[in-house]
Amino acid sequence: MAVLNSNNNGDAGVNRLLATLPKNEYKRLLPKLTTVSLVLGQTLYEPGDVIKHVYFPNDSIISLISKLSETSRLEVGMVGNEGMAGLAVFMGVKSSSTRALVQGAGTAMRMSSAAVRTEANQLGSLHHLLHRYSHSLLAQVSQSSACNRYHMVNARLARWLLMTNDRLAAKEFPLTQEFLSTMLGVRREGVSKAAGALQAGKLIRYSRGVITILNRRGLEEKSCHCYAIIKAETDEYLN
Amino acid sequence: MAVLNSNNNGDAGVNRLLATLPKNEYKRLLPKLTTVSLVLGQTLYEPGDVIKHVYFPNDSIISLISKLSETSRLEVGMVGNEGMAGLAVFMGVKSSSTRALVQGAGTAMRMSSAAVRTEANQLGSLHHLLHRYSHSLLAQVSQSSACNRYHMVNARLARWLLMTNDRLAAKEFPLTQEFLSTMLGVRREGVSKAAGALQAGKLIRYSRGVITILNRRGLEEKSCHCYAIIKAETDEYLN
DNA sequence: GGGGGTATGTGTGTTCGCGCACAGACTCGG
DNA sequence: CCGAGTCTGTGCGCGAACACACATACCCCC
Repeated sequence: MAVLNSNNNGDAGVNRLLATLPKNEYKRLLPKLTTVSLVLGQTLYEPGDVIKHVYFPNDSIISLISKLSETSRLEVGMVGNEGMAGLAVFMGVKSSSTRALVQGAGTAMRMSSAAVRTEANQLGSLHHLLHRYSHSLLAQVSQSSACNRYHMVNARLARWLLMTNDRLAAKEFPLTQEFLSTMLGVRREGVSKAAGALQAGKLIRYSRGVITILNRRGLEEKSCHCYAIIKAETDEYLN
Repeated sequence: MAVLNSNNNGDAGVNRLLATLPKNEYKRLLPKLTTVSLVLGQTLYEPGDVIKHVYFPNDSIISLISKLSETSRLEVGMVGNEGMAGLAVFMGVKSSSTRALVQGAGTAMRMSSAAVRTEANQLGSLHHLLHRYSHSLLAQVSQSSACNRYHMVNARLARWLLMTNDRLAAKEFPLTQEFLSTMLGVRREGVSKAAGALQAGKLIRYSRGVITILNRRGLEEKSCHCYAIIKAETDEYLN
């Protein structure tokens, strides 16, 4: 499969959506963008909150999480340097229906919602790209929805690690099993078992909240095909 | 709960998205709209197909279906008179990532993709409404994603029947268990069991591909809270 | 009005993941 | 260096849904 190459996400550490903008438009936006550091576990907004800023991750990752109850949460989407968190604002809605949680520490470009609304009222490249990104995100959410329904925990864990690795551009990142259990929508014990299987195969190393990817290729084999599908959709929209 | 009223979806049989447009804009669109009949089981487009038309259902329902394999399919979204099928076109993408299947026969307003692209390049009410609808659909897909992961088949079946009832404005509709199994992402036998439970409670009647809702209130009680959440999001965006 | 196709009910054994409980194992600070 | 807190591995019983296999019931059409 074509996507089974090594981790290539273009200029690692630069938001690819912004980087795709034509120079003049990027320059127009620049004064409205601020670089911010996102720390692991930080909540950017909760469902119902008025969204004050949108975020274009550079090397950080933001998880979109749906909550059914205190114990039933599930990551429905992952936003990295290919996209933007806070799409609701672009779509003319004040608040999101999901929680935005920093799942990978790093930097992001931040823009005020007011600025987004101003920009969204101009039919420029940003508008066009955000439109296409919306479609890409919808496709991602749809695919993971079916994936979460049908595929085994092991395969989903592999997929998730690969997706994180793509966006974080690091082979090692902090990540407790408790946290992973929310992402995958399974119990912590289930993660322990699945992670143990991957570790036994020398694909990852796991040590008290720090996970290291040892063998990407191997992970791709254990992962379901959904990884390739989502990656293709994500990479394609920027063209 | 406020949503636990009887089935009210405004003017039943008229697409609410179009109906919300200001008169002058609606008039501008009218020449580009054709009324078409959609028959049960008809596929409007497959993943990868170039989308030729978008559809604004009146009293029909279009299911968005994600396919992982021949046997693993799942409805990820439902489009009725509150929305439009073929959002990808609006978002500047030629093809959808899901299959659009007619799940409830009826009529819809059809518009060519070219016309949508022309309209989408004008920042009018249609543009605004489609933006907001996109958000609503994303919310729906996100919510059902978590719902499908966590909630029991019985509750999900009840939710699905209510959502269908809302859009079809009929208490009786053709629907095989085989079909339902794709919608809910479970086996046919699982549907049989769940439907049996609802039938035993006099909430529905089931007879060889025809299902009748006997007690909406009762269904709402059996359904998970996701129904109310999705309905609220759907109804709200049109304001 | 009988037969074939379709739709539905049911049964058995299996598997995945859950809930709970608890035992290590590592970290970090005093 | 020790203890408290956190993180991870594991075992057991259970329940929901699975896969497969049939039995039945109904419709429609020739």
